[in-house]
Amino acid sequence: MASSSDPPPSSRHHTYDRKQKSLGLLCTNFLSLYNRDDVRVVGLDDAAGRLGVERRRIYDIVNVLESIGVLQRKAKNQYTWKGFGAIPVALQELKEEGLWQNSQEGGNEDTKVSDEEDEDESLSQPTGSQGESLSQPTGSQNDILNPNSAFPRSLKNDRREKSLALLTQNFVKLFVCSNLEMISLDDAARLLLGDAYNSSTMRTKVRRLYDIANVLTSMNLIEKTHTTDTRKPAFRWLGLKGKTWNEASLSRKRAFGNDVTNISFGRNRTDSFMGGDFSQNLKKQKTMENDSGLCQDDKNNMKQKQSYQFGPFAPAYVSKAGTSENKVKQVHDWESLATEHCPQYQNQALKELYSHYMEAWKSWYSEVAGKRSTQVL
DNA sequence: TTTTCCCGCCATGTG
DNA sequence: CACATGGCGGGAAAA
Repeated sequence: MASSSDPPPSSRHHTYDRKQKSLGLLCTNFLSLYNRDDVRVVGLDDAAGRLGVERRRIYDIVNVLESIGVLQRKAKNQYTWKGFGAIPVALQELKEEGLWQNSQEGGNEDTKVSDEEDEDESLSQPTGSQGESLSQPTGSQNDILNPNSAFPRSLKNDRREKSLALLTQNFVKLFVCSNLEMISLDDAARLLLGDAYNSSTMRTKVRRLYDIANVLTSMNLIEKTHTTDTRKPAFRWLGLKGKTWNEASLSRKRAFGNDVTNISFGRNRTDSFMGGDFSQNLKKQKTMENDSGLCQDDKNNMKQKQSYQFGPFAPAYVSKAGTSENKVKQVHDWESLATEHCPQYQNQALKELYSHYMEAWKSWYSEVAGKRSTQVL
């Protein structure tokens, strides 16, 4: 349990560095620790122990990671490691779910929709390939923006509504479903609250968003910046459009002051959130507009360092280089994984998306591995 | 000062 | 009941 350095409140030296305790760093370490080809399950106790943090913090991380598809609760104190490969699918689902919800939006919806969580029968399969239950396109935790609450909710649902997990998903939907690509946590909170944002509720919500933003940032799904003109801090969605997957994590070049690639979006007034123009088309297979001028250079950049060399860590299902036949197999792994995760999306679009994404993750990971010397053992 | 956001109390859920 | 989860907000370290 307790060992190594601790924060003795009144210690001579030992500059208690708050940054070393950030959720973001913890998340990075967490990922480094479990992103191995031989990891299938993650025990919370184990994680807390290995990472040297309190249980409470593990819950925070695990909750948001699960929202992104990286983990999935399997049993008490135990999660299944799904890996980065599950992210694209998870995001796609969030997008569809979000778009659908938008289309439902009207004067007063509420009505609590349906609900009842999906039974999710425990199809406990020994080891090996597990079944997964992503078949149902809809019907999972929904009810999202604008809770418009005021009634004594299920009480049970109420808790769920305020969970970090749901908040994470809604936060992500904000990016994935709208044409917004940058937003301040302040606005996000206001938006997600939908109603009276008492300075009190607001504060709490923002605190939570900071937590979420920190772990999403550590995964490079978002990035912190400022609004084009104003100096207002905000977060930009990096997500699927592999923007600066390599550069972003480096961020050691701090000499320049104008590296801010090109913020293509001229107007990013954080006013017209919803109600803007949503391509209300659930199930459209038009991938997210790619190359719009953002990442063209990066592609080159990425290409030239094609020789990734995973350090101590390597994406799951990508065995450390070795036999040559292994190599051939690797190439197809992500593919089979994709279909395995979501058989309903076997279209070319998703495939490419997936492929591109995995490449991004690979390079990103080698970056992180080399940069931070995860002090985990 | 304001912005970030860590810490851990303690309500709630589960077995 | 004990133990697992995880809201929630005080308040202190960074801008």
